[in-house]
Amino acid sequence: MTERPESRSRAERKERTRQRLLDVTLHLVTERSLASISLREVARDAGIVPTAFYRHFASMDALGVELVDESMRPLRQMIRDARRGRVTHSDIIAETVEILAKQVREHPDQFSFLTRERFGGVAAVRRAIATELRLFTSDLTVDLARLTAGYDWTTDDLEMAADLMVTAMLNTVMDLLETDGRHPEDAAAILELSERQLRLIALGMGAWRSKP
Amino acid sequence: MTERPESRSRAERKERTRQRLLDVTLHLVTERSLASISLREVARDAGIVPTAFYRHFASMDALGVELVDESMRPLRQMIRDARRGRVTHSDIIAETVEILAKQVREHPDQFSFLTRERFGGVAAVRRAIATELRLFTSDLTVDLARLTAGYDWTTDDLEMAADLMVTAMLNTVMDLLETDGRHPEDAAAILELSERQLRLIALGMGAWRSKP
DNA sequence: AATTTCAGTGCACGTTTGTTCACTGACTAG
DNA sequence: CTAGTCAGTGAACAAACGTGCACTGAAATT
Repeated sequence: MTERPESRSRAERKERTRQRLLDVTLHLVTERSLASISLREVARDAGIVPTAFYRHFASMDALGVELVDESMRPLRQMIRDARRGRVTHSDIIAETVEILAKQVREHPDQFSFLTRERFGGVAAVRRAIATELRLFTSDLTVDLARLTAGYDWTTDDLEMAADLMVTAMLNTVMDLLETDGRHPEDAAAILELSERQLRLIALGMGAWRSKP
Repeated sequence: MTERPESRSRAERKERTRQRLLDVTLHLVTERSLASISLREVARDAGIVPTAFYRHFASMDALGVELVDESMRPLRQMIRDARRGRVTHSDIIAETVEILAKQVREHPDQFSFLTRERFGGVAAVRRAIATELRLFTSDLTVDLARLTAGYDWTTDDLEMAADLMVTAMLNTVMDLLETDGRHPEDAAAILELSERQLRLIALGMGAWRSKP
């Protein structure tokens, strides 16, 4: 067992290249859709020969599916952050939007990939994102159930509300990404809009009564 | 002026080919994103040689921008239908969702194009859709203003609510399109979900008070 | 020390791509 | 009747594409 800080084991070097392929693709997807990115282009940017690509993925589509997991991590982290933050309670919404903004600022490529490919060209990727997003919505549903304890909401109605919130927030994400970070005042306006929309939904929930 | 029922004038024949190019592209976009559709493919399906494409559009991107107008027509028609329909008033929401479902059923390709390319790869197309959608939202804002007369909502707040509704409805459209029309019972469930979400927003609006 | 494994190389192939250019011939205008 | 317009043609091109195959050489296994 050689514990050398430089150049490591073979398995590790492979993993490194694999990660480079994912990173490079994620970066390219920022400006063009996955379907229009070629295998050769990705290989070139990752510094390997085109045929070596196949040592890691069977096709670009397969890489895309892997990329979904990769990109969902910040979203999952987000919900964990939102829970961990001791409940300021009176302003969960402001806090949530803040966390969202932070995550988008820190992981623009991941969010760009998710929002762009959600309805994008590659069916397999689209389906993978839909599945992950469903899991995310169902996590949010659990949180909403905690907040509405005592108001006897049905799970179905909670899911409906959670879905609407996720939709609204993903829309916010796309709007944020389109400002390029070049106009920080625009970003502030978008976040303010998002906050009001979530607040509107919350108000609606206060007035809602689930059918028994 | 020869008024022949067959084969018409030159200008008309050109217009016909142009329309065929648009139609063919719209159909191809149903299964793959615009960025991955080639000029040659479109020309082939339209029954002309690749070079003749340039008699109508400077590039595929330019065609895409034109396609936005084409595809917004059903959406505009929708809002007109919603207005024309004498106000059943008590159930505007149910009526709206019904009209939406009808338009999606009748013009799946147009809606597919809009939702897919909204965040898709071609920047020019993305911007064109954003502009048209902003106009659509602003039309809806006017309608909301009429419905909330007396509740002194600010225009800004009305726009916020309209934006949320449009977002929710576009999400519904995408969900509808993903069922392929193969599972009509799924479509019904999606529409029911959409209706509940809009109702939730409406409830929120009832409880909302704009800051002066 | 000898052998196996396998990430990455290099070449080759057949396709498909966008775009150029000179052309043709049916329609239009004078 | 004549001349001009211009939508569509067809050949040609350089470039990029996905993928197959035999290979190399350092690391891992024996």
